[in-house]
Amino acid sequence: MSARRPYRSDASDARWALIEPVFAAWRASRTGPGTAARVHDLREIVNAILYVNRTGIPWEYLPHDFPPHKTVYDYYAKWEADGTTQQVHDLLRDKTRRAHGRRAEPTAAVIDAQSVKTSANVAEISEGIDAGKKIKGRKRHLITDTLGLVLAVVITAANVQDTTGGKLLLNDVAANHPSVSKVWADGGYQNSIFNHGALLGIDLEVVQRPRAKGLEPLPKRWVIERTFGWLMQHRRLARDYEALPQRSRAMIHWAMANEMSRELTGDPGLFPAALRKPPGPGTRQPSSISRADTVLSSSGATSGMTRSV
DNA sequence: GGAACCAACTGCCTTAAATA
DNA sequence: TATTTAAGGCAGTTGGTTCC
Repeated sequence: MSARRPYRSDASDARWALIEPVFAAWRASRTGPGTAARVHDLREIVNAILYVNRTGIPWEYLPHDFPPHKTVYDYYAKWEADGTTQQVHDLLRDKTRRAHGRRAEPTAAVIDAQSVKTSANVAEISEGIDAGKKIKGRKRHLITDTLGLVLAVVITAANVQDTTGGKLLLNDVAANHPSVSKVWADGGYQNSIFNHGALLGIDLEVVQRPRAKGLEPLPKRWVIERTFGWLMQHRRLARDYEALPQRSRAMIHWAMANEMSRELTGDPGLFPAALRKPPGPGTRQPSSISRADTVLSSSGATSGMTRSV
């Protein structure tokens, strides 16, 4: 650990110990003849990425006691491109599942999408307008396990239909999580995705809204709405500032890795005490999903968070 | 209303230093 | 000498703001 005063976003010793082997292996794979000595500790690079991810600051505004923002961004891009970020995320997801008495590989999942506004620096070719929400930006297509942990992410322009993004997600899940045979979705998905799922051996089921009046989480699907809530608590994800969609995806992986590592080490984070417990009165939840943005069983619910239903 | 300017992010290029 | 890392500079893009 560095001599600087710690930030709230820093990885504790216990959290760093969880992911350090991945970075040690990454470093080992790049040492050899002609390798120059590294100046910066990789843990400090990780801490800087977590700081940006959690606080939402521009790279250029990174505090001076971190490595230079150019260098941090260089690692951020490098780790995204070579799959290191995903490797860290997947490792922590497996550990979190096991810690909750699950097998590493899930058998059921939940699918949904969320539209977010983009920043000025995002090229028009990678953004669009969500016709339903009248939002110019990007859409995050997510598929999670039944704990709300992310299995796959696809980033598209906001004008891409949920069904189109959903098919890409199913392809990803079929390739990387072949044990998944059941996926719950909302009524917004078109028939073609159900046929696509059937071809991949995945049974898609629409979760019906209960008849009860008032605010009530939808069965099965509240877990993915809670995941969107966790993501929105990371300020870098409250709006999409990344020029490249794959960098946007990496930010989601870092946000989830941050929370999962906290969960595994008992460091207070956004995860509720009981991951499987649906949100209800008295349940501590991120503000972003405790408002009317939550999936509602009542009709006519609006969404300031522009969740896509 | 339109031009000029500014802010933010990222990619690309370059240079210097370190190492086997 | 070749390779890798660190880091600086600059250009491109987009949206916002200011000024005329």
